[in-house]
Amino acid sequence: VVLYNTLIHGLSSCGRMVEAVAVFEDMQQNNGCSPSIATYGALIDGFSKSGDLRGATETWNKMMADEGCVDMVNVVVYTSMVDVLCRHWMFDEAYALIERMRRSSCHPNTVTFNTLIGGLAGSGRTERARTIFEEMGRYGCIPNVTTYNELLGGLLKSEGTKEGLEFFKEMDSNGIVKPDLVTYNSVLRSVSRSGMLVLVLQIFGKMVSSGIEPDNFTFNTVIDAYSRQRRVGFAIRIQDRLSCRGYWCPDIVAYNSLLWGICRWFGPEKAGSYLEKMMVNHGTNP
RNA sequence: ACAACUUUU
Repeated sequence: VVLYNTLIHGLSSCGRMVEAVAVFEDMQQNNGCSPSIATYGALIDGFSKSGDLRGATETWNKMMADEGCVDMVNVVVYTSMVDVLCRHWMFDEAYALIERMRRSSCHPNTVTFNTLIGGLAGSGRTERARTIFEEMGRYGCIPNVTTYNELLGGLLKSEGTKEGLEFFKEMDSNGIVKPDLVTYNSVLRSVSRSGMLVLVLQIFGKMVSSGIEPDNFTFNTVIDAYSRQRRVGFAIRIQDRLSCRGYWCPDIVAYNSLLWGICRWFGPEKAGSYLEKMMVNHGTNP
């Protein structure tokens, strides 16, 4: 069963739901295996990630009709259902489901709330996200760094860099959660998109001195932000310096951003010759 | 270490 679950999870998480369902059928019909709660969990999550509300709901119903699993239904599966609903912006339904969890003695946890808050914040509903954020404590759920990162991301995207930076300062000084790599990456994204180069460097410095190692997301984020503006030349210089010193090996995402920028600001001709150079110099597969 | 949450093209 574990083997089947692993297989289903693998297919589900790259969107191959038709095959995942085929394996699900096969395990029962040809090998007499009974799905476990993790089997249903993997399937529901797969449907959720591919935006298939019906598929997720049907799987949920199958699970509820499965003698061996009804009583095993747990917070993980509920959270996946909350996730599907959020992806369809059915936030009232998601909230109702959390209420139902509480009543059915399957208590929501921090991840459950994070799923809802992430959905709200990611769709511009920052006010509502904050309300839930304040409410989760009453359910005995303590916000963690992910919760804060979700709110921060929402603020940066829908309320603007300034609002977001204020939240970041609060987060940094109140000592409840410590800003992490994702926190800094989000902030750097907004700040470099606003073109505030000095601030980018300051924040980057703060990040490094807090002992956080920048990763590909960090560099790609900044490179992309500057490629979108007229600053592609600048983006290329950053890339060159970092890779010459061996700090970073640019990946395919970075090259995509640079190419987009060169194409947009200097025309396809230039982009073509850059593409050739990049293949020779770095052995990257476009 | 069989399933759920946040950052880049």
